[in-house]
Amino acid sequence: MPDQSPGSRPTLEAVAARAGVSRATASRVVNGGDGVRKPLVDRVRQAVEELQYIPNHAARTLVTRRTGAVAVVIAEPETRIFSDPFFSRQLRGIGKELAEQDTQLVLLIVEGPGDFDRIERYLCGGHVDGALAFSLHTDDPLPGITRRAGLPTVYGGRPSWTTPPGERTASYVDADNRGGARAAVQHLRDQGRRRIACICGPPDQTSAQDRFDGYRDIQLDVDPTLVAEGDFTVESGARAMEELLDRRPDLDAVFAANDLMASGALRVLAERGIPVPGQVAVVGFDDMASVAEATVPPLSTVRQDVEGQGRLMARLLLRNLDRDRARQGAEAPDSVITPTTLVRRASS
Amino acid sequence: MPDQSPGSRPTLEAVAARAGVSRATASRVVNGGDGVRKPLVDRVRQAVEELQYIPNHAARTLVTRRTGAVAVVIAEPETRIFSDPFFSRQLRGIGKELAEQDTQLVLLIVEGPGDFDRIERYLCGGHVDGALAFSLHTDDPLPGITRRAGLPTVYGGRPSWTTPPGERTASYVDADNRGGARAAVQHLRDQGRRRIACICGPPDQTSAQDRFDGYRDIQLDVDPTLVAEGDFTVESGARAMEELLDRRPDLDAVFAANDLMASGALRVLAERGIPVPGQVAVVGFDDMASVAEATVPPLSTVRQDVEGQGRLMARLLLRNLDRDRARQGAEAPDSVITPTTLVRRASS
DNA sequence: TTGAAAGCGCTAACAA
DNA sequence: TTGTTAGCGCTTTCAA
Repeated sequence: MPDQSPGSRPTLEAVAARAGVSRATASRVVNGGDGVRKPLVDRVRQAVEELQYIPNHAARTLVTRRTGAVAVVIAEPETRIFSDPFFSRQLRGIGKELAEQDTQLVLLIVEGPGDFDRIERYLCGGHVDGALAFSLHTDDPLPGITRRAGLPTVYGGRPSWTTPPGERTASYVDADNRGGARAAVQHLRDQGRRRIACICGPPDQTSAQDRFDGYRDIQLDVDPTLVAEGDFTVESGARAMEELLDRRPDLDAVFAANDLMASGALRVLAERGIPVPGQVAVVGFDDMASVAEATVPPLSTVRQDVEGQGRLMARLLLRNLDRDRARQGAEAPDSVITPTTLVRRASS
Repeated sequence: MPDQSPGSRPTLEAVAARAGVSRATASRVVNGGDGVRKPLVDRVRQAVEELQYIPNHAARTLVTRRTGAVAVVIAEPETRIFSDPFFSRQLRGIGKELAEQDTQLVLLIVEGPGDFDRIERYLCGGHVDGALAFSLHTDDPLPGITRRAGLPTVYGGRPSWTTPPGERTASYVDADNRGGARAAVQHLRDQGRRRIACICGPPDQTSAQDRFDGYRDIQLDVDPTLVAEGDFTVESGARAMEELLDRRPDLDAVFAANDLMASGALRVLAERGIPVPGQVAVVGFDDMASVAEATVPPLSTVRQDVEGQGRLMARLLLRNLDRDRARQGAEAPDSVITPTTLVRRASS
């Protein structure tokens, strides 16, 4: 197979010539072949094969106004997202789904506030047909950007901002954080635990809010001395555990809003010689394999299907795109909550 | 600021009209303004501002034959890459560098052998100017694909295939795996350890090869009973540790080719009640924070600057692109080896 | 069912 | 220094 030195790729013109048809017919065949007679279809197909023809993307986009690509915007400069595999798995789910739909994935990483200009330029430049985004804070400029760019957008995780009146609410995919937390705490109660502490995540993240709500659903009147706040890191979990033990040496269980904090908590419990689950039972959230299976003892936790969430985000977006294209009215964009399951290991 | 409903974006034509110049002049200003008199430049700039003009990417690509985007190909379907943060960090470095150079990042995830067709179509379709790729196996089809597509490529990690004669060797960025391993093992020797075991990675990965070579550089005649093989997972590290202890209960140190395997080893040592580092010292590789800092005791390890490697990959590629554009002869593409540092924690 | 022709929005010779 | 003009490769009316 000869190399195609760049710039010398065959064009549709060449295919048409070789097949002895017009460029228009060649184009029709390349795009499905509807309304072209069989023998011509075959001739064109063969020419495509022989010439190793591949359509030029830019030319096609220029006329169709479709790019066949969507942007994935990662707006979480904190290292958290890069030190847990959460992000990678979600991205992978997105990638799979998009690949199956022959759509490309353009990754935009926001490193700082100054980056939003670049992002906006890009998103408005007609590079992509839609956007997927994550973990937004209340005052995040991204929703405004995608709106101005006129790009359909699906969010990963329940957005924390409130939709401006008259605007369609954002569609999103999220795990059933509240239900998962409920299951975790209920499980602790079923073990007979009654002084169940909670190590919460940062209150500006909806996942942390929802998980705390789940805790409160079961632990009806929450004793504030049994609640401490972390920021989803191992260290913060350790600090929170220390606080809690100092305040309530009698606590008999801990629900941590993620596995990293749970592992920090386990470390402190071990340092203080408190048996787990003998004296204190611990449950985390996420089922981050590298953490939950590596702790001593292995961590009970709430599993969510992160990859599936990614797939759903992509699927939702592509469906919205199709709908827009078909010019059907802008129905309320829907969101999806994915189920969680409790995984019992030795820590509870 | 009014929404730009899609499809109604102002064109260069509109800018030119508003500024009272020709389209060519408007284009010149948009592309830097060289050779245009100041007053005209200002008028055009103002028109751009007022109209919120953003160049159409497809049109520009069609004529310049440059896309301003590079592909990042992840060809590691194994979950490993998604369960360690390595990949994310490298990607982040790449993202930063590309963003600074106003170049877009298109992520191509290879999920299975069937995906290569899609990848090849994409890479040949003129969507990107170059490619970055990782972790290739000897018979990986990717090098062939990028060659056929005529795309400059930079690899992350030393490629394991041999360059066909007459072809330029692949350029790559890799950590000093061998030197890092040497430092780790030397450090163990400096502690007076003499029966130093090695838990190697999978022999088909060059990083594993190089790290084992580093071990052998120090541990001159390797005793095969002190060597076990893992596959970079926690479980494999645990299994390897068990083998080693069964064979050589007298071993006094372990060098594991990555932190995950080291953490598996630590677990087994703990289970058997063997004090670390009292009886056996352990050193890992990678300094994967979520692992090395979370183990009991915290893990000594070899740190590499993963994000920096990502940056370098991008920089190397962009430099190659510029060089190609300037039509300077194809000099031998160069590669970069980044330094490693030993991080001492409590396990050694 | 097929082909001729008109652009999509932009850049880059070439002329003026 | 500026404008005119000819495409880049493709899709898509519109006629035939």
